[in-house]
Amino acid sequence: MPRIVRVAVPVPLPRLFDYSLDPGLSMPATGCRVRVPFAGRERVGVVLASDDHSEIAPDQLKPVSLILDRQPLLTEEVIATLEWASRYYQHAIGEVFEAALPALLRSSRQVPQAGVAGIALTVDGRTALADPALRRGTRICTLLELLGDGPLADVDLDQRLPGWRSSARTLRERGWSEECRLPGLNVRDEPVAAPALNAEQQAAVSSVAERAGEFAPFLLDGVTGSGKTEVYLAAIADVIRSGKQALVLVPEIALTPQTTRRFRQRLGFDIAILHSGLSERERATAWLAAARGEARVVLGTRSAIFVPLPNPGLIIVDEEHDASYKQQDGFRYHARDLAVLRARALKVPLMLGSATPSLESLANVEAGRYSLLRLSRRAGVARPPSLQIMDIRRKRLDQGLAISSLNAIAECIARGEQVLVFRNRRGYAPVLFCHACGWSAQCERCDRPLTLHLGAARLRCHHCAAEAAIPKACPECSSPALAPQGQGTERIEEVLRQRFPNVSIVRVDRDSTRSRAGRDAIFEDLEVEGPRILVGTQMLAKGHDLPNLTLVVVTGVDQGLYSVDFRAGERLGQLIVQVAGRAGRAERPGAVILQTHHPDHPLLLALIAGGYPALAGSLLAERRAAGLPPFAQFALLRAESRSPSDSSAFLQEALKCAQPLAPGVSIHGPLPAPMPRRAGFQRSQLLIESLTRAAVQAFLPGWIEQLRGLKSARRVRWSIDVDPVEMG
DNA sequence: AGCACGCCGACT
DNA sequence: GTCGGCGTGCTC
Repeated sequence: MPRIVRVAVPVPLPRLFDYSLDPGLSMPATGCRVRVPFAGRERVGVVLASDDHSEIAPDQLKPVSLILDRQPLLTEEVIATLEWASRYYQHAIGEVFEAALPALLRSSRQVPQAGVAGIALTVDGRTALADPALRRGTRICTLLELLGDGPLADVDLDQRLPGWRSSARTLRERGWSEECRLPGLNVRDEPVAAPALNAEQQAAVSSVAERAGEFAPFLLDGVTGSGKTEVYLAAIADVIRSGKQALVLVPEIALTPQTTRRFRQRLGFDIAILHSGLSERERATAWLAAARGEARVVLGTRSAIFVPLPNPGLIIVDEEHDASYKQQDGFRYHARDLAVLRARALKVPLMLGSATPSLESLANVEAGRYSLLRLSRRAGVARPPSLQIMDIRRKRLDQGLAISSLNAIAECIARGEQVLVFRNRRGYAPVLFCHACGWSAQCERCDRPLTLHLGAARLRCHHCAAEAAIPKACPECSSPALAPQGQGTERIEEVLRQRFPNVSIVRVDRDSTRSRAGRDAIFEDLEVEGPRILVGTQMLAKGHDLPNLTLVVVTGVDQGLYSVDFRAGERLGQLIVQVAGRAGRAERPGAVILQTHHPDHPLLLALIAGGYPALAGSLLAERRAAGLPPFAQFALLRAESRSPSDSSAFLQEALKCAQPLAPGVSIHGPLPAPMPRRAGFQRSQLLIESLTRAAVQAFLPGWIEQLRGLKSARRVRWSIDVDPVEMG
């Protein structure tokens, strides 16, 4: 009887591949990895099924080269989630499984051992420790005493007793200690007691605890500074006490050493951290610790949503509105949406937390699908910052800063407090312009202005890797009258240094934090509480506690007010509220100044009058009236090619294939992408729109199958984006 | 996506 | 004569 396994092989093809199993090999279970020959080379795939016969002719079948796991690496539930995601996001099954595994486990290298390396006392060691003749106070004795309380991880000893390794060698030679593996995953930080929760926080924690063991989605809507993290920590502590695991997702930029330290201090030892800064081995170790059930808490970014949880208790998605949960290339999944799916399958509560919830989640609350938990009070005595529109029409500006803003900054500094000047654009100036002929420096491959970076003395494209020297004279007319137009953070920093020569000024953007040393220095510096001015981009919008910050000046508001992307308003509102949330976190009240040429814009008025809830309410009503998500389902067929005719020919053909249209589905386009040229590629797209998820889902598979067969598809790079977050 | 197989131009 | 261009088609 032939023995067949069906394998998800990491190739961009929408099917599984059958392999035979040589006699003598035992049948690998579903969820085990195997090494298989594929198109002339060896690949690592995951077994998804076994059978005693195959559609493929026996002489076409190749045998599995190697079975890599005795036990399944993935649980049934993760496998089902990935199969669902492959169908829903229309992405090749093998690549979906590849995305779910840490890089080390995508290769056939050996899986790291469980736990971490550590040392433990032997019986002889214990005897020696109890021996009154032991000389106290020596390094050897100190180590012996430390280990007397129980085995310790090497990484833990590195912290507690620097230089312990030579003493450890002596202990081992005397037979007093031995190497061991410990379930611990991290250095334990000095534990910190939990602060008392206020009534709202307590109510939120209890609501979640009451629903333990069942699917119960919650939206935790908590203003900045209201202590959402304390609610998470208390809810997680409950879960740990009941012996279960919690999965916590945070946006990329929020997973800082401060965040992980806080979790470790409060929750103790068994926390698996998963983020891009780790080495492959560290990631695989943390992933396996979670998958084996050793880790009680998994704290990670987007891809951590795929970690198997053998003993699940709770899933949390912090800053659930954050766009970084949507993968923007390849397998374009949304981690927040998959969190809902997994929580349902695992029968656990789900907490989606944000100070500025996505309109999708608010609509789910409105529809009664999610329960709302509200934290309306800031912790301690902190009060919400006051928002104030500064009309800068016909006002004198000093490099983009209104005189009255500068005065407000001066007053704030005089009081010994801190100021944040927010500008969502790094570099010195977004345009370099010739006053004589009107020329400006453009990226040849993106048709966008190059940003002037004075510090690096380069012109840089923020959309591709292009860089150029700064010309001394205009390349068109040779005039030397080249002038920077507009302000980036670098330029605002310069203006502020001239105006406030004696004040400490720190700039925080991707440029100033590029090197690890620079980043660490800056973030450490942020903790200093003396008077100072911070200049920065989005990077400053979340995370860091800045207790002495009392004034935020937001410049560049207008760019977000009139945009082609229907989500721009939602995003701008979230950004303003998040930045404003940095101000006045301690006992001093905060003020926020919004510089704008459109003081009567409805978005700003709604924000001033009723804060984010009012804005979100009116945006949601607009979306409903206009039939936009979350009240409609979108998908994009994106295409890019070197020549503009190739992508439009493909999209035209794709449009033809879709006729006659399935009921309930409509298609618009081909439309140029919001950025029609990027890195030398022409980009355009079709927008697929439907009132129901079911209608798009029924339409897409057959259509995509046809697209694969199109001749014109060969000449373009194309992809499908289901539930797109960026319309470009 | 890779990789092989295949059918036409400038080279030792 | 052949090395190699990348169009076309397949991958269990």
